[in-house]
Amino acid sequence: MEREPMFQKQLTQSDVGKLNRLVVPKQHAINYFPPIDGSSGKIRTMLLSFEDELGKCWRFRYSYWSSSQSYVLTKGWSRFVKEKRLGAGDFVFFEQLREDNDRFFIGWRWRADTQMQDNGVAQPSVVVDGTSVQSQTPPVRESRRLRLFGVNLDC
Amino acid sequence: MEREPMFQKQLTQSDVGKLNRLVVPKQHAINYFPPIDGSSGKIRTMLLSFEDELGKCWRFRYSYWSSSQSYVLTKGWSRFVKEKRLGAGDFVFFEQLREDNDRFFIGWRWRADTQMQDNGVAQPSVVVDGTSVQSQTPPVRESRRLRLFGVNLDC
DNA sequence: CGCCACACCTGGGCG
DNA sequence: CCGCCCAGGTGTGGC
Repeated sequence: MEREPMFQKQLTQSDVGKLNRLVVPKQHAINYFPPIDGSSGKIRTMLLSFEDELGKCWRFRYSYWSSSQSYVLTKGWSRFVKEKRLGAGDFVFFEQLREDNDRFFIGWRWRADTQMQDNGVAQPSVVVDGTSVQSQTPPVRESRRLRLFGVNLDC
Repeated sequence: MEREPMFQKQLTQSDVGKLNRLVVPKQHAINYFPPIDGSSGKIRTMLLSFEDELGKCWRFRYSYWSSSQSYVLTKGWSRFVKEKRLGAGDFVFFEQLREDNDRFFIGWRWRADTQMQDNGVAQPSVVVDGTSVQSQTPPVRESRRLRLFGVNLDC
């Protein structure tokens, strides 16, 4: 049951904004995710399942966009961003079981300069956004420094 | 092989800016372009081909945007604007063959106050733009006062 | 009707 | 300098 890192990505503003999609760097997508392509395979989209640190199962639509020749996670991604309260500069990690490369896990961490508030809720010290943004208090959520991957038989 | 004018439009800043689209005045679109609509027809978008003064073929995506109830040329339009170095206030002309109304031509001219520079490159006397714009020397390009429509069998 | 999912599109930047 | 990524957009449709 040993996990093997696949890749990580530092999230851009677009990855966490209204576009509701994560751009998966091309080589990582090709190397680690099931093959979808416009040239060889017929399948341009599929559903991928990932277990998070709580054992919760996240299903993301994984697509190849031929117009921009890019690989993206779309449906379900925005809910993950919202629940984990991820912002630009934060990181997501993708791992798989060494002996079963069809079982995926997803992890994350806030970027280094994220500060804790008195109420134990993380508050980014700098809000990265193109437009003017009021510093808003995020909704209360459990904050744990250790995020362990769990097990979810439904995933 | 006689050409028949369809309509012309003086370009707005939005027509030549980052929106990458030309708004086609509704009555002109209905009168001259193939029918696309949201109410009656099913087809909301199509590809239109136009030959320019050099015989070069330009393919534009022609769409009806129900949200704004407007007819627009989108994909490919920005490349035309850039190559012809069109700006706000310049004009584009749309023509068709009198005996073959499926064959379209596109022409253009700079607005009257466009000045020539020593190097023969046109330089608009006034740069119209919403944001601050430095007066930049445009790339060298052939400047011809007469723009004749050509023929392109691939169009 | 508002939000979001989806399939497009383009320019900038970098190797 | 050119081709490829990909960050950042768009309108449309579904719910």
